[in-house]
Amino acid sequence: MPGPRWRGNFKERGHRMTGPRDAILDVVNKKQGHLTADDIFFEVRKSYPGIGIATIYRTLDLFVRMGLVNKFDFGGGKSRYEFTSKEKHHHHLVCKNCGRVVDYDSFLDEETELIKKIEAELNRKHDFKIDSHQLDFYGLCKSCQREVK
Amino acid sequence: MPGPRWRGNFKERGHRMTGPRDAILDVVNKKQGHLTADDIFFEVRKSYPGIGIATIYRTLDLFVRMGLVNKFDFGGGKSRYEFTSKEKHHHHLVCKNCGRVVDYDSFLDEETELIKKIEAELNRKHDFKIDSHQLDFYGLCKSCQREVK
DNA sequence: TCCTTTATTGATAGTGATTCTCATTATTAT
DNA sequence: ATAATAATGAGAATCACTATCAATAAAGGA
Ligand SMILES: [Mn+2]
Ligand SMILES: [Mn+2]
Ligand SMILES: [Zn+2]
Ligand SMILES: [Zn+2]
Repeated sequence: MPGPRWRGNFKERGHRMTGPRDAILDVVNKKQGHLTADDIFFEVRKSYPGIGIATIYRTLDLFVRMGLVNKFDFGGGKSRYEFTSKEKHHHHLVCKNCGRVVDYDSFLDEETELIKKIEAELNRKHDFKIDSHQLDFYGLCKSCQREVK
Repeated sequence: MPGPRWRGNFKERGHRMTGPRDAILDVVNKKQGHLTADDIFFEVRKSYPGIGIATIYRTLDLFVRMGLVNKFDFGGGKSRYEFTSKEKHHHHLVCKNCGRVVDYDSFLDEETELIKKIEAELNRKHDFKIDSHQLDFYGLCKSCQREVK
């Protein structure tokens, strides 16, 4: 029997399923979160010691193109990767001091409705073909609120 | 009579108004858009030839802290700076292919209302003190829609 | 205006994340 | 198994941005 559907359709898309790709996919699947390339590098080395950092970047880029992983940039100079779960669409809350990232999914129905309207309007007015959006909130997390006066 | 209010209150905040700062402020004010540090560097050199790139970065950082300029990261590896106009709050539409950035301000009332609700909820639920948000749409601009099939 | 204090600047070296190059290796189809 | 070639790892190269530091120039007072 074939692997789970979420493992992607490599063959069908002309890609080979290799050891490094399998190991990286495992890591982003198990370690939920908003991982940096380095986080993933160090974790993958446990199960695939010889892997190189270039392979991490190349593979993450491939996964993003395949829709298996989402890439984010919350500032701070490092890209962050998150497994594209089958779960709820969500957005992010970023602490400007410590970089902590929290998922949230409040008011999704209202948001979805508004987003849909905006997308239609932007499509019409600016002739843009929109395929994604990102709504982030920035501020200070609980512990950073005291530290930073 | 003192300079326009938008030039900021340097003295009051303990900063000196200098030639480089004046030249940079002029550029970000006149050349509206979403400029990179390099865009600004090359433009400022016309009126202030001896300026160094480090001063561009330092000054933009100061302007951001003073609220005169907003700093964005739309991906692509370069920060983008936009003069904080007194005009409407707006968000961005980014072409994933050519990097073009378009301002939009549709459905602002509805958006503001929703954002306010979300902020209150996030504040309550996650104990975050939110001070800004960013809503970006990503897609393909008109001309890039054909190029990239 | 001249002087003193010290914030600011420019040149340049340094940093850190990401990408590129290329010889070697591993997959896939036959 | 073999051939064709996609993928990998090591390390060099990029590139945006930051840190360092001696020289310069605002600001305020005499
Ligand atoms: Mn998330
Ligand atoms: Mn804008
Ligand atoms: Zn924090
Ligand atoms: Zn475009």
